[in-house]
Amino acid sequence: MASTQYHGQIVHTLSVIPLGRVASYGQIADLAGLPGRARLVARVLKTADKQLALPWHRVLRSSGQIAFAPGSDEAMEQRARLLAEGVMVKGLRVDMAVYGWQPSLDEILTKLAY
DNA sequence: GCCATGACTTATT
DNA sequence: TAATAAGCCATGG
Repeated sequence: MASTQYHGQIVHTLSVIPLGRVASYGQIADLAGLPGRARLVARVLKTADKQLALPWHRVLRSSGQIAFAPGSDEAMEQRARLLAEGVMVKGLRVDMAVYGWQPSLDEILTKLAY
């Protein structure tokens, strides 16, 4: 079975990211109650079942840059998906100060509470 | 159980 | 802003 118990918490947190907003791996880990597990978030996204329809394209590095190699198919698709949601992407990076997701108190209490 | 790997982060230069 | 280094932690060989 799922050897990681954190898998579910991370998946849940990812599903709460609003359309048109982005978050960093570390931020997701924090919100999921797993500070310092940014790499675990990356692992979950990579291994997660596609049927979960996770908004993986809304997850970026702390710098706002896309985590995939420049020119890779994945990087280009992520860029396209973000643009489709109204997120301006400069090269491979997004302005976190503008598009970074800042969960409201209401969202934290109703969706992220554990 | 040790070692290398990775869709990462922070600090430093 | 970019390049380096060191820290971090679950996985797999």
